[in-house]
Parts: sequence; C-alpha cells; structure tokens
Amino acid sequence: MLSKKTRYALKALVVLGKNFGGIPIQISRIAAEEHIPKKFLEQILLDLRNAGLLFSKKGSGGGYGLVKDPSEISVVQILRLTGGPVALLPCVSLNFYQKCEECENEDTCGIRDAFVEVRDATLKILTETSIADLILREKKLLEKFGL
Amino acid sequence: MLSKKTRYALKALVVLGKNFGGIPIQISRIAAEEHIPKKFLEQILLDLRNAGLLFSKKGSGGGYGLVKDPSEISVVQILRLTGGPVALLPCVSLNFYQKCEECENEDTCGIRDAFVEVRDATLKILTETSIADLILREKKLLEKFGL
DNA sequence: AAAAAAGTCTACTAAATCTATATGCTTTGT
DNA sequence: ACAAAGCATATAGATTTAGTAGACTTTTTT
Repeated sequence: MLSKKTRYALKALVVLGKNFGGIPIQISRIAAEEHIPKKFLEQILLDLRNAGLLFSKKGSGGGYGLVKDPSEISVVQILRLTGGPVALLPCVSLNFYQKCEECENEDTCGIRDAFVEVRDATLKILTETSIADLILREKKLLEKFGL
Repeated sequence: MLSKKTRYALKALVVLGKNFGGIPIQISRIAAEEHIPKKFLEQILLDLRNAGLLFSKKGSGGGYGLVKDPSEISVVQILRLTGGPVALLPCVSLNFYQKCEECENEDTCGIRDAFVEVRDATLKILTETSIADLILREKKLLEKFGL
C-alpha cells in the first residue's frame, strides 16, 4: 500500500499540474481543497521542492508551483521520492533493494522470480503515467460520469 | 510491500508443495530450513490450516501437509489470507476496500483510475501463479544458475 | 517601519501495525 | 505414562507512519 504521504503528494501535484503556468497556489488552499492536514502537507511539498520538482515563493501572494510541465513528471518518480515502494518484496526493489535475510540464494528463489514480473508490470504503468495523464484521466471520467 | 507473515507463508507453502503426497513435515523443520522464527510460523500455518489449505497431524510423527495439489493454490489467495494487500490504494482493493477519506468523488479520481490498472496487472500475474509455478520457477533457476 | 502572509526547518508525540515471544493446553504415538 | 507435536491466546517489543508544535525567514502590504 502507498503511504498517505505518497497519496497526498499525488493529490497536490494534480492540483498544481492543473495550474501549471499560472500564479502560485498556497499550501493552505491545497490542504483545504483536498482535505489534507496542512502541517503534514507542508513537509511533503517541501520535500518535493527540495527534490527540484516544485518552486516556492514566500510572503503574501506566495505559494507553490510546478517547475516542469506535468507531462514530464511520472507517477513512479513521486512514489520513489516519498518513499512509497513499487516492488512488493525488498529483494526485488530496484531503488530500495534489501536482501531477504531468510533467503538462502536469491538467484534461485522462485518467489522472488514471480515478484520480479509483478514489479515490471507495475513499473511499466507507473513510468508511463504522468501527472498530466492523471489529470486527463480525471477529465475523461468527469465526462463519463458527472456533468 | 508484503508483510513477513505473507513471505513466510509463501516460503512454507513451497516447502510443503514440494512434499505434496508425502508424510507430514514439522513446523520446526520448516522453520529451521527457511530461517523463520518457529513460534511465528506456528501461527501462520495455523491460519492456513484454519482456512482449509493445510491439514495437520498432532503427536509424534505429526506435522503439516497441503490439502490440495500445489497447482490449485494461487499466490494471490495466500496474500489475501495473510492480509497482504494486492492493490496499492485502499479505494482500489477488491477484497479490502476502504473509502479514501480525503477523496471527494471516487468515480472521477484520476489517481484511482491509474491504480486500478496497476491492480489488474498485478492481480493477473498473482492469480495465474500457483505454488506449483513457484516451485517450477525455482527448478528452472537452479538449472540456469547452480548445478 | 511594522505587520501580516506565506514558506522553512527541526523536533517531538501519538497511534497503529508488525514481528516475535511466552505460556499453557490438547492430541497422538510409543 | 511420557514425549512429540500442534492449538490457542495473550502480550511484549520494535518499527513505521501520521500528525502536531513552535520558532524562524522571506516577501509584500500598509
């Protein structure tokens, strides 16, 4: 499961993505709109900023904005930045690899082998999906359901 | 990430799968071979037994065995039994669904939509992969690598 | 210049979950 | 009768996650 941190980050990036090119948006506004605890969101956006994804502006009229076009930010990138795991086993993770203590020989582990496949399938989707895609998906769903 | 409980369960089932049709295997033996804390494994195997996957025999010469052929036990079944999540978001889970508190309208959430795809891709693999497949994978890897 | 608006940074706490251990009980074979 | 093994529940310990607090800096407005 993704952590709340990761989920909140994705939510916030979708909001910022919709606003790409416009004036900065305040943390408090995103927090209110998306029902995210403000102080928690502060930390998350700060991380994303320090990773170079967002710019920020202090003082009145300040806030956050995307540095890059939303189509150039992949979902998998966000998961990794916020520590959300992609692989379901540590011994299968590309970015957060850890040896399975209980495993004798990783190279011949059938369980591991199966979960490599799962990882690759997941990775393919999450690499191909950008923040812009998330926004597009929402738009299409709105057309399909609501008005 | 899968919990240790789930990982231990899979490990144990592979051992039991290799022995399908033979005499029962003791918890202590599986624990020693697979480097799993014995008391923890006790609980896990008990759960699997109570779910109808394993039979057990008490007393001297007792132990555990698979009730069904290893080809008839899917990996996804084990994940669900041991509480391991398949979906990466609670609002996307088929068996452990929970509403996202912070989400206004699930039907039009682009994030959710993307993770439905991830879930389906994962589910496909894990449904098609049985304990017998895990054993087969190990065998093939042994041929490829070791002697 | 002062005040207000907003982000920055670090530390801490609380809650939940996961992992593991302990203890005593029951069943079965010798 | 005794030992081997599983059954069942309770509890402790560790780790992670989620959230809160508070003091500080920068920028704009008045």
